[in-house]
Amino acid sequence: ENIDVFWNQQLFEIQNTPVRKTHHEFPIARVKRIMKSDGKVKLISSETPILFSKACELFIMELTLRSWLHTEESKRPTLQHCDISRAIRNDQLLDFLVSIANLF
Amino acid sequence: DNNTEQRAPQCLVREQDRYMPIANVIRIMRRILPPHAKISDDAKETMQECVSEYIAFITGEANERCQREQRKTVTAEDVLWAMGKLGFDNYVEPLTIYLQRYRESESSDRSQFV
Amino acid sequence: RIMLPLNLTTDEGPIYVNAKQYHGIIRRRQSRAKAVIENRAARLRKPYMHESRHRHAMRRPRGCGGRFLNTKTMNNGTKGTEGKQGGDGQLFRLSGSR
DNA sequence: TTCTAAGCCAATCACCGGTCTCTGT
DNA sequence: ACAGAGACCGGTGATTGGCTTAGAA
Repeated sequence: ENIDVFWNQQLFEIQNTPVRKTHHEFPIARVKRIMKSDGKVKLISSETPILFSKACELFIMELTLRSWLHTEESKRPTLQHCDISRAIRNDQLLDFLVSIANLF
Repeated sequence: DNNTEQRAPQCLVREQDRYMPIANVIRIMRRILPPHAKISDDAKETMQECVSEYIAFITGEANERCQREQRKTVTAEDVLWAMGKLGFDNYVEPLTIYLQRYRESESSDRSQFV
Repeated sequence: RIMLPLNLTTDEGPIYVNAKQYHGIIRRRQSRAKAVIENRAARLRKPYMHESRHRHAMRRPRGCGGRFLNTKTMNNGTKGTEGKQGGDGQLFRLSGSR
């Protein structure tokens, strides 16, 4: 399946990309603020938001890819909200998003 | 300058505190989409909200493990453990490698400073 | 699959979710409900976040296609007699770049 | 077919990361 | 002794809208 080759590709990229200079796609400070929005969270290790930043890259790419499959199925060139909703309903892994992406 | 930002008193929590920057989100989305692909504005906002929920969801599970073990600091291992428990099995191995490589590069940087 | 407790805020019927995520979903739902009650969380998005950046964008020079243009490459004619031609390299829309 | 909306451009300035001190474990 | 929170500061990339027309409807 497309998703399987995606994960093999990402694993390969992570293993082979030199991590010379620490460049992150997302601001670490904001990842930490979103984590802190849960009032029960007290202290956060410094490398935790860095790990989350990379995890967000993977998550966005996976959800975008799953959504794009439905975009193609509808023969559209524009990925829209309903494609993401279908992707969420399509896999149990994304059940935690049912509350926020309300559409059917 | 700071006063000019107080226009809409509807919400006390600002969008820039609840969501990741939308330009970064769009850049990552385009990374895996074909070059000719388009993205609607509400799809961009929806992806933005999904990422925030992804962080909060996993953080909550990781934090509960910390509370059970009487610890106050949420560590990278807590996050990886939470991902596995919540079913994000595909994320664990790549992110473990990533964390390992990150720690190696950081320790090498510190040993360089002598 | 486990059925979520019926939510009164949504008219949706029973929702079944992944057993691994069930408890976390419940916790998050409570946390979000509490945040909504405390912070009066925004239901609608603002058209823009920063007034200063909005004014900056409104005040910037634009090409005839509505795009922001490079101010360094733009300044050729010192007088305002003809601002359209000459320095403006974005007079027409290029095909295929919507 | 009608007509909504997504891409395109780059300059400011709010925010991010680095550094410091301070506090708790 | 160690590790993270919070305050401060300087550099910088995310934010931002009008027009065209692709494409959703």
